[in-house]
Amino acid sequence: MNESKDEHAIEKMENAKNQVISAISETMDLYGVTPSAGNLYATMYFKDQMNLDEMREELSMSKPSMSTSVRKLQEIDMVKKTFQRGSRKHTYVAEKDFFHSFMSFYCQMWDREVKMNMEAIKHAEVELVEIFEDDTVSNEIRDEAKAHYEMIENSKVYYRWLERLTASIRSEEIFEFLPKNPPEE
Amino acid sequence: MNESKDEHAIEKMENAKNQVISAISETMDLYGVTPSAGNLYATMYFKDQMNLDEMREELSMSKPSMSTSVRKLQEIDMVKKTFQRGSRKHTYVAEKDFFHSFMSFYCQMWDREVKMNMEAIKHAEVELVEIFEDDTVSNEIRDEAKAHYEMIENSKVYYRWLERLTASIRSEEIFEFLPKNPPEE
DNA sequence: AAAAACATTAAATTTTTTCTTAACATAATT
DNA sequence: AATTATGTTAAGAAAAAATTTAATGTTTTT
Repeated sequence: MNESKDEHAIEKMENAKNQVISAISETMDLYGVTPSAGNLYATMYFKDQMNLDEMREELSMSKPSMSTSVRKLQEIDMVKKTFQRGSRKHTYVAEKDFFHSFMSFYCQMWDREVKMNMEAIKHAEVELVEIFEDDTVSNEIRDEAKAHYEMIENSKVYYRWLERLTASIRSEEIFEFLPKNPPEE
Repeated sequence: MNESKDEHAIEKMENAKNQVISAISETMDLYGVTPSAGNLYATMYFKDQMNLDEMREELSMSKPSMSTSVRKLQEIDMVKKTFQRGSRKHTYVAEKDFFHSFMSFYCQMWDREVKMNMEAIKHAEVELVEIFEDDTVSNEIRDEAKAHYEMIENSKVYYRWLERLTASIRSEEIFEFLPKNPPEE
């Protein structure tokens, strides 16, 4: 057959893939991963599965690097280990559904944000109340404590909202409001 | 008056503030800022305004550090410059409405993600179509090109959704679906 | 217009992070 | 059970990022 045509087509296809790989890779900083982990994910996106040696080969990096990158990607649910019988190498697949990645990444992060801040606010509020309810403390200090109390109390509105946002993403309720495929005009 | 009581109250208030400052600071990595910028924001959150020298003093860091941190925070709209007449020092205020910070940060980021990836996909698709519509190319290669085309074409569903999510946050439409204050049970 | 007050840029240093090589641990095959 | 293939941890090297000091630029005041 026409091998030279094929070679040309392969090169062109590589080029096309590389454009997408670069774009994914460059925007993966949003997900808090290193450029090399971003690059690895984007590379895996075009394969059905890869093992550590193939990754090392493809990105020309060391195996421990691949091992740590792939672990990081597993933590944010963007890569899954697949049990592949026959070979004793571990194989991994990239999550190809971006909705899934979006959900698991942001839910995880926002949960942490809510939990951490709500906890701190709860403790701080106890102390602030004690100050502004204490008659022996000067009015100036008491007013300041009161002002701080009100500010952090008010911020709870945001954290509670973020909590509900997370829940509606997890339950996929959000797609009722904002469907994956928008209705026709 | 009772100064010793006041001293104690001040210390207690500092302690309360510090808990909240630490929590904000620790979760600010989500916003892609360095720990010191996170710390600066959290500190400013409890003040109505600060100038560079006050920041330097408070965090015991150099002025150029404060200058770069504050610039980074301005970029993501979490700090605003205020024109303060009388003093020739520039003064800055922290955005205290977390909804506002959420909106401007994520909209900015998601816009970038959508734009970058949609652009790359558009270009890649042109090349992939050329391959799989070319009869002189072997079926194996053409099928692969077709498969890749379909995968990236399908990912556009996600990017368009993300675009609509961003728009509904900007327009505040999202609060119709998910009110800031939830309705009573 | 000169001097002073401030902010920013540049260069150099320190710290942190990432990456690699080498050693180790684990599990599978013979 | 010994050997081999594979993955991970540890330690050291390289690269990147953050921070500081020093220099420069810019604006305001006198």
